[in-house]
Amino acid sequence: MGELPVSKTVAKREARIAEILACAEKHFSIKGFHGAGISGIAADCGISVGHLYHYFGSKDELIQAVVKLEMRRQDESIAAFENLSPENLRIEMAELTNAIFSTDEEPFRTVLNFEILAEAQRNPDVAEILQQQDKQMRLRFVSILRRAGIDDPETRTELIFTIFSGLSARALRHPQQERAALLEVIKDVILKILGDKPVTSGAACA
Amino acid sequence: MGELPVSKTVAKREARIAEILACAEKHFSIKGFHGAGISGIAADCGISVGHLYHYFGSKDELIQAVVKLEMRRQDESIAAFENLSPENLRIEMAELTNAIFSTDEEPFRTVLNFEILAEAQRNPDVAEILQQQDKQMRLRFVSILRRAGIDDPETRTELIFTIFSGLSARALRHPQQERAALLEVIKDVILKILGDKPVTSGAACA
DNA sequence: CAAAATAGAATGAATGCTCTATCTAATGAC
DNA sequence: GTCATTAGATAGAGCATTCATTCTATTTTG
Repeated sequence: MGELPVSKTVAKREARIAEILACAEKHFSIKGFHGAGISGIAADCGISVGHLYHYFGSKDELIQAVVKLEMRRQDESIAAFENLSPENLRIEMAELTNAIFSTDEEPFRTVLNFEILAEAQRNPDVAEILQQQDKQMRLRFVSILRRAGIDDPETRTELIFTIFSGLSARALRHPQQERAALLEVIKDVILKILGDKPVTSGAACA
Repeated sequence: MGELPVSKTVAKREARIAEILACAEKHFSIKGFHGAGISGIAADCGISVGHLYHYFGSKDELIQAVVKLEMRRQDESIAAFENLSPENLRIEMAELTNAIFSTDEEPFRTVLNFEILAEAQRNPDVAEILQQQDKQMRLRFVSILRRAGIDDPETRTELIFTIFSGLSARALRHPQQERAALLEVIKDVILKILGDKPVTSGAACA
């Protein structure tokens, strides 16, 4: 049901590509983009080096594909907030804050994230992917806030993205942090940002 | 004046080490810890490979020394806030926010920062340095806030560190951002966090 | 003279990538 | 339906290069 009539070979090809990407992501996460080698990736997913090069023309191409995959995943985690009532939006955002700060499988906090940010500073192609995908995420989130009737959504989006980015860095730099207390404060901040009052200091406390 | 009577050779040795560290930092920033090679670093600072190994026993040692150097620099940029009057503290903090978000030579935003965060996830020695130095910075900043008579300094320190970390990530992901507007809002947030009111939402607007 | 500083060749492993060869499966002709 | 042709999938050896590291030899300096 709902299956498009893709030829068997095409389907197999796509499955293989997905498999390679998963292996590559794992290796890149563990050893870094430059630390991981093509031969290791190929070996780990049970194919030959030549075969891998049949699907990806260069290591750079593979890196970029993995970056795109990760960024798309982040975008999807934002898309999940579309079509929520303003009330549920606030609840779910608080939930996401929780997830980012406490679990290890959260898209915002993937191991690859800092690797990507570092790589973007020296690889223009990666920077382009990063920035273009961030733009899409921003536009998506802005329109979510706008639909929820929230004022000045651009600034609030930037504020929230800043805090989320910062949280994952803090989790690395201060892992023993007693999280429960800080979490409550951060959630408060997020909810306050999601309020429909202007974000400037005077007005927020008016 | 104030010079300790270090022997000439010791002084020369330290100068050489500093020179190597500067070259290594440059190469690591441009090509990453794993992308940069010992031979390139040695060549760039005009010494032989063997000579470099005379000062640093391994590449890992060199990496850790560079990480320590960068972290110490960040710590110093916080130490600069010690012994300020509460009034000046607020002013200088707003200034720092400005600097982090707009310039490229700001210690918090060094190219190496994300490289270090990525490396810390796979190299326990680097993680240890990162976390230990972060602890020192936290304690320093907490005591600064405490001396300024600010309530619950631990939470406020964590909040501010989170925002600063997030800002440098945002600068990479959204470089075309119109910064002036956001900057004003962020500065307001920082100043509000530095206020002596409790940080919880209800009380802050009481 | 002895100890530290320095150079640079040499080592062996690992790197990204290419090349050729085989094998499998889809397609077309009759 | 059956055989021939072709296109894609796959393997793995091989290439040149670079890597981190070590070794030995030479120069400089205290």
